[in-house]
Amino acid sequence: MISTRGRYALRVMIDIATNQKDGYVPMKDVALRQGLSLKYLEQILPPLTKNGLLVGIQGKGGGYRLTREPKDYHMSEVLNLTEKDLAPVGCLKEGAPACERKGLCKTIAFWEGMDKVIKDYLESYTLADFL
Amino acid sequence: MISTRGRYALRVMIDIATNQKDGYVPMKDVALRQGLSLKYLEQILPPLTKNGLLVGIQGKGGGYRLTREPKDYHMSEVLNLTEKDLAPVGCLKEGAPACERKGLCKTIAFWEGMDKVIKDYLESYTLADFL
DNA sequence: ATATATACCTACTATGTCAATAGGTATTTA
DNA sequence: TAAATACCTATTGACATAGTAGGTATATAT
Repeated sequence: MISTRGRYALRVMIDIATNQKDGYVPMKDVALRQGLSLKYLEQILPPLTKNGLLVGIQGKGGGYRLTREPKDYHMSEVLNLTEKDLAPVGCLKEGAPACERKGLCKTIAFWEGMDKVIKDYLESYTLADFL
Repeated sequence: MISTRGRYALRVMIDIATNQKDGYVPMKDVALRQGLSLKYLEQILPPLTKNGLLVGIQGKGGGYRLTREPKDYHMSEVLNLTEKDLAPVGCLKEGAPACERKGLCKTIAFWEGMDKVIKDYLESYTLADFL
Protein backbone atom coordinates (compact mmCIF):
# COMPACT_ATOMS: atom_id res chain seq x y z
CA MET A 1 0.00 0.00 0.00
CA ILE A 2 2.77 2.43 0.85
CA SER A 3 5.63 1.65 -1.50
CA THR A 4 9.34 2.15 -1.01
CA ARG A 5 9.05 5.52 -2.71
CA GLY A 6 7.08 7.04 0.13
CA ARG A 7 8.96 5.20 2.84
CA TYR A 8 12.35 6.18 1.45
CA ALA A 9 11.23 9.78 0.96
CA LEU A 10 10.37 9.95 4.64
CA ARG A 11 13.72 8.48 5.64
CA VAL A 12 15.50 10.95 3.40
CA MET A 13 13.63 13.86 4.95
CA ILE A 14 14.51 12.67 8.44
CA ASP A 15 18.12 12.21 7.44
CA ILE A 16 18.39 15.66 5.93
CA ALA A 17 16.69 17.24 8.93
CA THR A 18 19.16 15.47 11.19
CA ASN A 19 22.31 16.23 9.22
CA GLN A 20 21.83 19.67 7.77
CA LYS A 21 23.53 22.04 10.16
CA ASP A 22 24.34 25.06 8.07
CA GLY A 23 25.20 23.42 4.78
CA TYR A 24 23.66 21.14 2.23
CA VAL A 25 23.39 17.39 2.56
CA PRO A 26 24.61 15.36 -0.45
CA MET A 27 22.30 12.54 -1.39
CA LYS A 28 25.31 10.27 -1.69
CA ASP A 29 25.80 10.55 2.07
CA VAL A 30 22.12 9.95 2.73
CA ALA A 31 22.19 6.85 0.56
CA LEU A 32 25.20 5.55 2.46
CA ARG A 33 23.78 6.23 5.89
CA GLN A 34 20.41 4.78 5.02
CA GLY A 35 21.72 1.85 3.03
CA LEU A 36 19.70 2.81 -0.03
CA SER A 37 20.52 3.08 -3.72
CA LEU A 38 21.60 6.59 -4.67
CA LYS A 39 20.26 6.19 -8.17
CA TYR A 40 16.88 5.17 -6.87
CA LEU A 41 16.70 8.04 -4.42
CA GLU A 42 17.47 10.45 -7.24
CA GLN A 43 14.24 9.34 -8.88
CA ILE A 44 12.22 9.83 -5.76
CA LEU A 45 13.29 13.37 -4.93
CA PRO A 46 12.09 15.45 -7.90
CA PRO A 47 8.48 15.83 -6.68
CA LEU A 48 9.79 17.09 -3.37
CA THR A 49 12.09 19.72 -4.87
CA LYS A 50 9.60 20.74 -7.56
CA ASN A 51 6.99 21.41 -4.92
CA GLY A 52 9.34 23.33 -2.70
CA LEU A 53 9.69 20.91 0.20
CA LEU A 54 13.41 20.61 -0.44
CA VAL A 55 15.89 22.77 -2.25
CA GLY A 56 18.70 21.14 -4.19
CA ILE A 57 21.97 22.85 -5.06
CA GLN A 58 24.08 21.42 -7.85
CA GLY A 59 27.82 21.30 -8.07
CA LYS A 60 30.60 20.54 -5.66
CA GLY A 61 29.56 21.31 -2.11
CA GLY A 62 25.92 21.07 -3.11
CA GLY A 63 23.18 18.84 -1.84
CA TYR A 64 19.75 19.27 -0.29
CA ARG A 65 18.21 21.33 2.49
CA LEU A 66 14.78 21.66 4.05
CA THR A 67 12.92 24.84 3.24
CA ARG A 68 10.75 24.86 6.37
CA GLU A 69 10.74 23.94 10.00
CA PRO A 70 10.27 20.17 10.50
CA LYS A 71 6.94 20.77 12.25
CA ASP A 72 5.63 22.31 9.04
CA TYR A 73 5.94 19.13 7.00
CA HIS A 74 2.88 16.97 7.36
CA MET A 75 3.11 13.36 6.30
CA SER A 76 0.03 13.79 4.14
CA GLU A 77 1.95 16.19 1.94
CA VAL A 78 5.13 14.13 1.73
CA LEU A 79 3.32 10.92 0.89
CA ASN A 80 0.89 12.51 -1.50
CA LEU A 81 3.80 13.77 -3.54
CA THR A 82 5.80 10.57 -3.56
CA GLU A 83 3.11 7.91 -3.70
CA LYS A 84 1.03 7.28 -6.77
CA ASP A 85 -2.16 7.49 -4.82
CA LEU A 86 -3.19 7.07 -1.23
CA ALA A 87 -6.88 6.40 -1.81
CA PRO A 88 -7.93 2.97 -0.57
CA VAL A 89 -10.05 2.22 -3.62
CA GLY A 90 -9.79 3.13 -7.27
CA CYS A 91 -12.97 5.13 -7.51
CA LEU A 92 -11.68 7.62 -4.92
CA LYS A 93 -8.42 8.32 -6.74
CA GLU A 94 -7.96 11.75 -8.18
CA GLY A 95 -9.00 11.92 -11.79
CA ALA A 96 -10.79 8.60 -11.63
CA PRO A 97 -13.74 8.31 -14.03
CA ALA A 98 -17.11 8.64 -12.30
CA CYS A 99 -18.45 5.31 -11.15
CA GLU A 100 -21.44 4.03 -13.13
CA ARG A 101 -23.01 2.59 -10.01
CA LYS A 102 -22.95 5.84 -8.12
CA GLY A 103 -26.26 6.32 -6.42
CA LEU A 104 -26.76 2.56 -6.26
CA CYS A 105 -23.48 2.04 -4.46
CA LYS A 106 -23.89 0.98 -0.86
CA THR A 107 -20.20 0.86 -0.06
CA ILE A 108 -18.91 4.27 -1.09
CA ALA A 109 -19.50 5.89 2.29
CA PHE A 110 -17.53 3.11 3.91
CA TRP A 111 -14.55 3.63 1.60
CA GLU A 112 -14.73 7.38 1.95
CA GLY A 113 -14.64 6.96 5.71
CA MET A 114 -11.58 4.79 5.42
CA ASP A 115 -9.95 7.35 3.16
CA LYS A 116 -10.65 9.98 5.78
CA VAL A 117 -9.19 8.16 8.78
CA ILE A 118 -6.02 7.53 6.81
CA LYS A 119 -5.71 11.11 5.59
CA ASP A 120 -6.44 12.45 9.06
CA TYR A 121 -3.76 10.24 10.54
CA LEU A 122 -1.20 11.35 7.97
CA GLU A 123 -2.14 14.95 8.58
CA SER A 124 -1.56 14.53 12.30
CA TYR A 125 2.10 13.61 11.94
CA THR A 126 4.84 16.05 11.06
CA LEU A 127 8.52 15.60 10.37
CA ALA A 128 9.27 16.97 13.83
CA ASP A 129 7.71 13.85 15.32
CA PHE A 130 10.55 11.77 13.90
CA LEU A 131 13.50 13.73 15.25
CA MET B 1 -4.56 -0.61 -1.78
CA ILE B 2 -7.86 -2.46 -1.52
CA SER B 3 -8.16 -4.53 -4.66
CA THR B 4 -11.25 -5.71 -6.49
CA ARG B 5 -11.10 -8.97 -4.54
CA GLY B 6 -11.98 -7.31 -1.26
CA ARG B 7 -14.39 -4.83 -2.80
CA TYR B 8 -16.27 -7.51 -4.72
CA ALA B 9 -16.34 -9.78 -1.67
CA LEU B 10 -18.10 -7.02 0.24
CA ARG B 11 -20.61 -6.46 -2.55
CA VAL B 12 -21.30 -10.19 -2.70
CA MET B 13 -21.89 -10.34 1.05
CA ILE B 14 -24.29 -7.42 0.87
CA ASP B 15 -26.08 -8.97 -2.07
CA ILE B 16 -26.48 -12.32 -0.34
CA ALA B 17 -27.67 -10.67 2.87
CA THR B 18 -30.24 -8.74 0.86
CA ASN B 19 -31.49 -11.61 -1.27
CA GLN B 20 -31.39 -14.66 0.94
CA LYS B 21 -34.87 -15.02 2.34
CA ASP B 22 -35.16 -18.68 3.21
CA GLY B 23 -33.16 -20.24 0.44
CA TYR B 24 -29.74 -20.07 -1.10
CA VAL B 25 -28.52 -17.37 -3.43
CA PRO B 26 -26.85 -18.60 -6.65
CA MET B 27 -23.67 -16.71 -7.49
CA LYS B 28 -24.87 -16.44 -11.08
CA ASP B 29 -27.65 -14.15 -9.88
CA VAL B 30 -25.25 -12.11 -7.77
CA ALA B 31 -22.91 -11.71 -10.73
CA LEU B 32 -25.79 -10.52 -12.88
CA ARG B 33 -27.16 -8.06 -10.32
CA GLN B 34 -23.74 -6.69 -9.51
CA GLY B 35 -22.46 -6.68 -13.07
CA LEU B 36 -19.43 -8.79 -12.19
CA SER B 37 -17.79 -11.80 -13.78
CA LEU B 38 -19.15 -15.05 -12.34
CA LYS B 39 -15.88 -16.82 -12.98
CA TYR B 40 -13.95 -14.19 -11.13
CA LEU B 41 -16.31 -14.21 -8.17
CA GLU B 42 -15.91 -17.98 -7.93
CA GLN B 43 -12.22 -17.41 -7.27
CA ILE B 44 -12.88 -14.86 -4.57
CA LEU B 45 -15.34 -16.86 -2.49
CA PRO B 46 -13.33 -19.91 -1.30
CA PRO B 47 -11.65 -18.15 1.66
CA LEU B 48 -15.07 -17.01 2.85
CA THR B 49 -16.63 -20.46 2.71
CA LYS B 50 -13.55 -22.23 4.09
CA ASN B 51 -13.54 -19.95 7.09
CA GLY B 52 -17.22 -20.36 7.72
CA LEU B 53 -18.47 -16.90 6.80
CA LEU B 54 -20.62 -18.33 4.06
CA VAL B 55 -21.96 -21.78 3.36
CA GLY B 56 -22.24 -23.00 -0.21
CA ILE B 57 -24.58 -25.74 -1.37
CA GLN B 58 -23.88 -27.48 -4.65
CA GLY B 59 -26.36 -28.77 -7.16
CA LYS B 60 -29.55 -27.44 -8.61
CA GLY B 61 -31.30 -25.12 -6.19
CA GLY B 62 -28.00 -24.51 -4.42
CA GLY B 63 -26.12 -21.32 -3.80
CA TYR B 64 -24.80 -19.41 -0.82
CA ARG B 65 -26.10 -18.27 2.54
CA LEU B 66 -24.74 -16.30 5.45
CA THR B 67 -23.95 -18.30 8.58
CA ARG B 68 -24.37 -15.42 11.05
CA GLU B 69 -26.32 -12.27 11.65
CA PRO B 70 -25.07 -9.38 9.50
CA LYS B 71 -23.98 -7.46 12.60
CA ASP B 72 -21.55 -10.27 13.38
CA TYR B 73 -19.45 -9.78 10.25
CA HIS B 74 -16.79 -7.17 10.80
CA MET B 75 -15.10 -5.71 7.76
CA SER B 76 -11.70 -6.51 9.24
CA GLU B 77 -12.48 -10.21 8.96
CA VAL B 78 -13.94 -10.06 5.45
CA LEU B 79 -11.08 -8.03 4.06
CA ASN B 80 -8.37 -9.93 5.86
CA LEU B 81 -9.60 -13.11 4.22
CA THR B 82 -9.94 -11.72 0.72
CA GLU B 83 -7.08 -9.25 0.52
CA LYS B 84 -3.50 -10.37 0.32
CA ASP B 85 -2.47 -8.08 3.13
CA LEU B 86 -3.85 -4.95 4.71
CA ALA B 87 -0.64 -3.72 6.35
CA PRO B 88 0.43 -0.32 5.02
CA VAL B 89 4.12 -1.28 4.77
CA GLY B 90 5.91 -4.52 3.97
CA CYS B 91 7.68 -4.91 7.29
CA LEU B 92 4.32 -5.11 9.11
CA LYS B 93 2.92 -7.88 6.95
CA GLU B 94 2.37 -11.22 8.57
CA GLY B 95 5.33 -13.51 8.09
CA ALA B 96 7.59 -10.70 6.93
CA PRO B 97 11.27 -11.21 7.74
CA ALA B 98 12.47 -9.12 10.67
CA CYS B 99 13.78 -5.74 9.57
CA GLU B 100 17.55 -5.32 9.84
CA ARG B 101 17.18 -1.75 10.90
CA LYS B 102 14.91 -2.50 13.79
CA GLY B 103 16.05 -0.53 16.79
CA LEU B 104 17.51 2.15 14.53
CA CYS B 105 14.22 2.64 12.75
CA LYS B 106 12.58 5.96 13.49
CA THR B 107 9.52 5.38 11.38
CA ILE B 108 8.13 2.07 12.60
CA ALA B 109 5.92 3.60 15.29
CA PHE B 110 4.40 5.85 12.67
CA TRP B 111 3.56 2.94 10.37
CA GLU B 112 2.26 0.85 13.23
CA GLY B 113 -0.02 3.73 14.19
CA MET B 114 -1.31 3.90 10.64
CA ASP B 115 -1.89 0.17 10.64
CA LYS B 116 -3.89 0.53 13.83
CA VAL B 117 -6.20 3.33 12.68
CA ILE B 118 -7.01 1.31 9.58
CA LYS B 119 -7.66 -1.92 11.46
CA ASP B 120 -9.75 -0.10 14.06
CA TYR B 121 -11.84 1.47 11.34
CA LEU B 122 -12.43 -1.86 9.63
CA GLU B 123 -13.32 -3.42 12.96
CA SER B 124 -15.91 -0.73 13.60
CA TYR B 125 -17.98 -1.57 10.51
CA THR B 126 -20.19 -4.62 10.19
CA LEU B 127 -22.21 -6.00 7.33
CA ALA B 128 -25.34 -4.70 9.03
CA ASP B 129 -24.14 -1.14 8.35
CA PHE B 130 -24.58 -1.72 4.62
CA LEU B 131 -28.16 -2.99 4.60
C1' DA C 1 -32.96 -41.99 -14.72
C1' DT C 2 -31.61 -37.98 -16.78
C1' DA C 3 -30.87 -33.36 -17.66
C1' DT C 4 -29.79 -29.23 -15.42
C1' DA C 5 -27.99 -26.14 -12.32
C1' DT C 6 -24.96 -25.11 -9.15
C1' DA C 7 -20.47 -25.00 -6.40
C1' DC C 8 -15.72 -25.96 -6.75
C1' DC C 9 -10.98 -26.51 -8.79
C1' DT C 10 -6.80 -25.40 -11.63
C1' DA C 11 -4.32 -23.40 -15.32
C1' DC C 12 -3.38 -19.57 -18.20
C1' DT C 13 -2.84 -14.62 -19.84
C1' DA C 14 -2.47 -9.59 -20.69
C1' DT C 15 -1.43 -5.56 -18.41
C1' DG C 16 0.62 -2.71 -15.24
C1' DT C 17 3.43 -1.50 -11.13
C1' DC C 18 7.48 -1.85 -8.35
C1' DA C 19 12.16 -1.43 -7.36
C1' DA C 20 15.69 -0.84 -9.00
C1' DT C 21 19.98 -0.49 -12.51
C1' DA C 22 22.30 2.09 -15.94
C1' DG C 23 24.25 5.75 -18.40
C1' DG C 24 24.32 9.99 -19.26
C1' DT C 25 24.07 15.75 -18.94
C1' DA C 26 24.19 20.19 -16.51
C1' DT C 27 26.06 22.96 -13.00
C1' DT C 28 28.85 24.69 -9.41
C1' DT C 29 32.81 24.80 -6.43
C1' DA C 30 37.58 23.75 -4.88
C1' DT D 1 40.48 22.35 -14.85
C1' DA D 2 39.00 18.54 -12.21
C1' DA D 3 35.78 16.87 -9.13
C1' DA D 4 31.43 16.56 -7.03
C1' DT D 5 26.99 17.16 -7.14
C1' DA D 6 21.99 17.48 -8.84
C1' DC D 7 19.14 16.21 -12.54
C1' DC D 8 17.19 13.49 -16.58
C1' DT D 9 15.58 9.35 -19.28
C1' DA D 10 15.55 4.63 -20.69
C1' DT D 11 15.48 -0.23 -19.56
C1' DT D 12 14.66 -4.47 -16.96
C1' DG D 13 13.20 -8.53 -14.02
C1' DA D 14 9.94 -9.88 -10.86
C1' DC D 15 5.50 -9.82 -9.22
C1' DA D 16 0.51 -8.68 -8.55
C1' DT D 17 -3.89 -7.72 -10.57
C1' DA D 18 -8.00 -8.76 -12.90
C1' DG D 19 -9.66 -11.40 -15.17
C1' DT D 20 -10.64 -15.66 -18.97
C1' DA D 21 -11.10 -20.47 -19.80
C1' DG D 22 -12.22 -25.11 -19.25
C1' DG D 23 -13.17 -28.46 -16.63
C1' DT D 24 -15.11 -31.75 -12.33
C1' DA D 25 -18.22 -32.88 -8.46
C1' DT D 26 -22.67 -32.78 -6.53
C1' DA D 27 -27.36 -32.21 -5.69
C1' DT D 28 -32.05 -31.15 -7.38
C1' DA D 29 -36.00 -30.91 -10.53
C1' DT D 30 -38.44 -33.15 -14.06
